[in-house]
Amino acid sequence: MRQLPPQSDPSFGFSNSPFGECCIAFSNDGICALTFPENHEGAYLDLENRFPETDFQQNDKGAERLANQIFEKGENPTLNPIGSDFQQSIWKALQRIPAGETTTYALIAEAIGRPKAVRAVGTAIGANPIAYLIPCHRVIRSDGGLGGFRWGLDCKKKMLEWEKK
DNA sequence: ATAAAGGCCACCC
DNA sequence: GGGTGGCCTTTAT
Repeated sequence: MRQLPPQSDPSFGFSNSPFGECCIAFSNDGICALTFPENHEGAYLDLENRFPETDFQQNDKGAERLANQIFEKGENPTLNPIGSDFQQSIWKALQRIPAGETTTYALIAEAIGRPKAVRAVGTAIGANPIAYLIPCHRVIRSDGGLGGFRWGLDCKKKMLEWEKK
């Protein structure tokens, strides 16, 4: 099930964060992407790739305001992640992991009632469009390994450190 | 319609 | 430590 792309006033912008520069894409429907790209070029490509039909207007002020809300005040703005049903169910499960805790890919698979879909869970988590707010960094391997991270394992490590009481 | 590629896991050596 | 086979979804032929 493919949902509508962001329509009402789609915007994006760059801002600082505790984990390096981030790119936030948002519309009146909520945040549809939060990434930690290596450079601006990569961020554009990523957006274009995810939302080929959407024409985002640059708005760094808006992005900064959101980043401040998220990383300084610890608020949780409205999210609007686009993805299949399977992905949605997993991203929802991720949001139930409390800050400072971790779980495993296998446990998530179990939580959504698809204990055998572990591999697919990994792929779906990798497709998470909204880093940090959908806390894919809190998922590690069953054998204790860190697992992967779309924007580099260092970033994953930093986030986990940051959340440690 | 089919193939190939994944942020995995359990099991073996 | 490393390799293998099975599992399931998504994306690209």
